[in-house]
Amino acid sequence: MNLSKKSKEILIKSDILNWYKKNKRDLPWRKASRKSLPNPYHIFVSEFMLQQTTVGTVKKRFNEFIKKWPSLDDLASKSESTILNFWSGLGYYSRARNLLKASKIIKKKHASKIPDNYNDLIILPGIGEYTAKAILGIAYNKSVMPLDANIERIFVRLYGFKSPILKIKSELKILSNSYISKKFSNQLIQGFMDFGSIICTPRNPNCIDCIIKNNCIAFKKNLQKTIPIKSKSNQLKKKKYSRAYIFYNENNEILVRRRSSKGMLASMLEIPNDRWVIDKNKLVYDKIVQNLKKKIQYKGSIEYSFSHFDLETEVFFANVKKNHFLKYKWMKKNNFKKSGLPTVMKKIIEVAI
DNA sequence: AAGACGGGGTA
DNA sequence: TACCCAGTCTT
Repeated sequence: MNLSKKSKEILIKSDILNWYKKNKRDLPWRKASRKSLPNPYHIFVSEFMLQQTTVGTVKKRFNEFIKKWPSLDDLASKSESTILNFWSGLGYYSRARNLLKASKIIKKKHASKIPDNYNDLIILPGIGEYTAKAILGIAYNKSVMPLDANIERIFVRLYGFKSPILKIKSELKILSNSYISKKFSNQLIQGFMDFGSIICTPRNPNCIDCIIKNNCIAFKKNLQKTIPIKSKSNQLKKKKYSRAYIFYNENNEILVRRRSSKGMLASMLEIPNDRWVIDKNKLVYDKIVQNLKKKIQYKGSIEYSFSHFDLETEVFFANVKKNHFLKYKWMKKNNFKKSGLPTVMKKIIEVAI
């Protein structure tokens, strides 16, 4: 039977809403605070954390975050290094810096209330179209449809689009607008997200339990495993090289310093290391090594994988006197695991000690 | 339009 | 190991 376009949309919306009532995930930022809607500050924080990061990873870190900074004012009064230190292990550190900047703007310009309109949200640092709509829809039940990876995947399968998602963003956006709920936006958005996460999964979707498969072109053509189409990623991952130096003082402390505010791991603490280079033969000793070249002792090397290149680092170690490095910060050896160092730096320390 | 930007989870 | 994730910003 051929359903008209309109009734297909209506059926799917109502199916997802019903499915959501029985199957919604219990997530910490969803706790209702006002009339079945969540705390907007919680949604604001969770949406920053969830950018390119899985729900499972965010769950624990979100609770820690809210415990430390329960309100927007608590957050807005903190320093960038405090937030970056917390963000260790989550990656994409510009999110942390933007989250703090945005909170300061909201405190100043919006009396500490998370904005409930698109124009005020979209100008905030770190908030793009997706996050603005997610906050509007989830925290304020506004009629919008944000397009995240889950919802995009559901739509390309429902409509059997045989192009990489990147190529058809504008079509998906138009399509998603016909799936906006007037009254139950909050539930429909999160319903799609949960459905994508539990049933319409990236690999091996659970079509057996899918309650909208009769309206799914990918399912009918048995293309659910090939849609979404992957864009060709035949280019080799770049490789870069570095050397890192563990300077260890008489108080069992390790020397650390802050990175520049631009580029990889911006403004994060680091173990001293040489500038990362493509050509291993072009490595240049960092200034801090200077006259210690004879003292440093090779401890091993690590291979660390970032999203767009791999980094091979040889790790060296030297015992030093604390008062020879007056300008630098030190970290107790036993504290490094809980510290705000990026993960790659923690791996470097593990090789040396 | 394409690349930069982390790190943990999963099959 | 390769791929994926409640994306955004810069070039």
